[in-house]
Amino acid sequence: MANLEKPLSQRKKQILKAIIESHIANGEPVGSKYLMENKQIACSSATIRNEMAELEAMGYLEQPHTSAGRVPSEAGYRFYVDTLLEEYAITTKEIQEIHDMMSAKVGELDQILNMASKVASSMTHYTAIAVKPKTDQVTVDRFETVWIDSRRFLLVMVSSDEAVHSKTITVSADLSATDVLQIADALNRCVAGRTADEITLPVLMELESQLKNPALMTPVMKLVYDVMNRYDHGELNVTGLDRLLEYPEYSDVTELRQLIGTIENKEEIVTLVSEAEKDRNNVVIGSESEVKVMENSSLVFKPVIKDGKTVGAIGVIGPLRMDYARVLALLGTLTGSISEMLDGGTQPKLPKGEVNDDGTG
Amino acid sequence: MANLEKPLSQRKKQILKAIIESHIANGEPVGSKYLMENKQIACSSATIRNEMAELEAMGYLEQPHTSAGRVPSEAGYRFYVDTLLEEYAITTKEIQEIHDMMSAKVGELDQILNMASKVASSMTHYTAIAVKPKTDQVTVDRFETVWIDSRRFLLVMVSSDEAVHSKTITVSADLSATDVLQIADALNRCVAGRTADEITLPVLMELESQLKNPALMTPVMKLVYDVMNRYDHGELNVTGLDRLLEYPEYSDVTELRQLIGTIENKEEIVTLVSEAEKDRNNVVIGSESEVKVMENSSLVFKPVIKDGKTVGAIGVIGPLRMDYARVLALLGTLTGSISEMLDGGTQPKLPKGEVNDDGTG
DNA sequence: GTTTAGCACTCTTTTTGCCTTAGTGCTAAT
DNA sequence: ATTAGCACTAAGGCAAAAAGAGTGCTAAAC
Repeated sequence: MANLEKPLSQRKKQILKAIIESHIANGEPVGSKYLMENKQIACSSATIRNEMAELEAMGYLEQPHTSAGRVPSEAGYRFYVDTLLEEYAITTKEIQEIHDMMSAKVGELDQILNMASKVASSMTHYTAIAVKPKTDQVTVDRFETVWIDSRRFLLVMVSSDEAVHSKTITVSADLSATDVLQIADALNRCVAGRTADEITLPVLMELESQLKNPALMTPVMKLVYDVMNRYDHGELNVTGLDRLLEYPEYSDVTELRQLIGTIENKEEIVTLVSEAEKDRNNVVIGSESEVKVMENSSLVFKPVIKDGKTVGAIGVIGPLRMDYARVLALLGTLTGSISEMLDGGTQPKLPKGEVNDDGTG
Repeated sequence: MANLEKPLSQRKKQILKAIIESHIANGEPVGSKYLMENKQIACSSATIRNEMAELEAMGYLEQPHTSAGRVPSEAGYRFYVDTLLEEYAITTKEIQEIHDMMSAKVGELDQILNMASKVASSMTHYTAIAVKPKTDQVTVDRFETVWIDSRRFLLVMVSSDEAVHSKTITVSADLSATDVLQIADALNRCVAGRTADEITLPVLMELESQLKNPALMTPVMKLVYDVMNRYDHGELNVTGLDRLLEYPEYSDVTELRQLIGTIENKEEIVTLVSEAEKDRNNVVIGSESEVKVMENSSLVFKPVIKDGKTVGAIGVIGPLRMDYARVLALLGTLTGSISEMLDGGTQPKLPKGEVNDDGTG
């Protein structure tokens, strides 16, 4: 079990790499004879066996039972991803495919992300996810209101991260158009520019005194809090869940159930992705994550950056023997292509102007 | 196979009902002896066998193989649902449970529906869905604009179904606050009150002539079309997908894959539900639906009515041997409870006012 | 000292045959 | 019209046997 971080000989690396790649391709334990014959390793099967025994002692390989070939351990995959993996040379055809599918959807960020997840799933043959991460605390810098009818008005909030949020508020009291303007005034005076923490009781009392109709306090403030605190407490869109069933590792029903459960539940995965650093390749192998249920699965994802900020992520969930190289490459170009679409504020594709969703500026 | 619509004798009905209910409970083919012993049928197993043979000839039963018991056919389930089924007496405890879980979420329609789907799934032990049906074509009755910054403004649309939609529009040109007001003016003059079909080339030309900056035409009109045509082209939220795996009928991987695929794909199911009549109990048994892949599953759903209009639906997907009686009863009280919450426009729970999502006012 | 050939060993998987079981259909008696 | 009785059928379970795959180890070769 203990992996003492000894540097591996060149041949050990070669063998480990060959084993992992075979196993990724076939899903079956790989044996010494197979390696010798199919993987051009320049020594006999006996030598390979010796090397494998050592690799197993180091914790990189496992043996399902005495007379089976070897299977990579989590540590093995980790080592592979960190040091052995050769960059997958993405084909121009694949690039073309990505661009074709993506350019169809020049629209809201949500739509782009969901489309990207579709692309990711169909190109990698794994289940894909689009994540809108939890966002940090923001302030609302400007409030506007639009009168709708005597019972409803629209509250528009431009927040410090340049997002625009708007929500309809329904009240039981009668509202005039001027009432509604006055509400915006009061909010701009008392609340604008503050973080949630800075909205203390005195601030609220001041606000209440400025409102002609204090009955509005509750719904309005609820909304403001929502926007500032965790309006975006993350979203997760799943595509190609059925693809899990392509892999025999998910033929165990109870395990599959649990995994589908966690994916559907969203919370844990959103947290995991939200807490990731934005410039790394994020590869979570099995029990490396605290998400218990993912013990036999890997999650690979890549943030989508806009103007230097993480605005989303695209990821792929599959068995431990995921084709990391290809997935990483595809996610790379995919997120790159999205960032390109997003950056600069104006997209090159639409000549004149374009449309964004609420709150995604 | 041929079911000649002969009226069934009382005893045949009794036997058919007993078979179906046993099969729903156990999932196994049921035999004559079992029926006699456990279901209080006042005749010998031989007689039951004779009756079963006839019921099979009529198409209500099937036999997996020569020496197995009988299993209900789709026609059998249909007959059961239409004429045999006794109303399930929902317990006060269940009613309590529903109300408890639902009252936690007095909020937007979307949230209510999704919560309801959670409740439905957890109480029935089947996969549940919340559907927002496709809506008919609407007109936009009023436009408002809010200036955000030199490159963005918010377009607010109040549509004929009283929903409020708002979207940020980003443009490459510089915008002043007055530009933005002028856009609203132009839209109100040319487009307000028309259906999508009525927006013809002359109307568009008129609009363009009124816009100070014709570059805005494309994004603005795209948005307007979206709202009017199929902004709501239906939504489907799934809960408890993992519950499918509780039932042995889904242990066939390829079938399960297909079903999960269709559920995830949403389109077909949304259409199916959207086209349903609003006052019937909607029970789709296996291949009754045109959705190929649902051949071995049933879908039971019930619309959610607000002010006489269908605003959503809650449904349950499971194996053919679904506990129809209980599911129907639970969906009934569930949707009833939602309609109650929604009706009247203002919810009694919030004393002062409340918040609605965009477009669901 | 490393590599390799060879072989015994281990464990899994597949095959085979046999027996048991569940439930039927039919016939003849009630 | 009902029922008892019985022969018949197909599936499922079990155990022994056979086949297969791959290892670890030893002893020889480089």
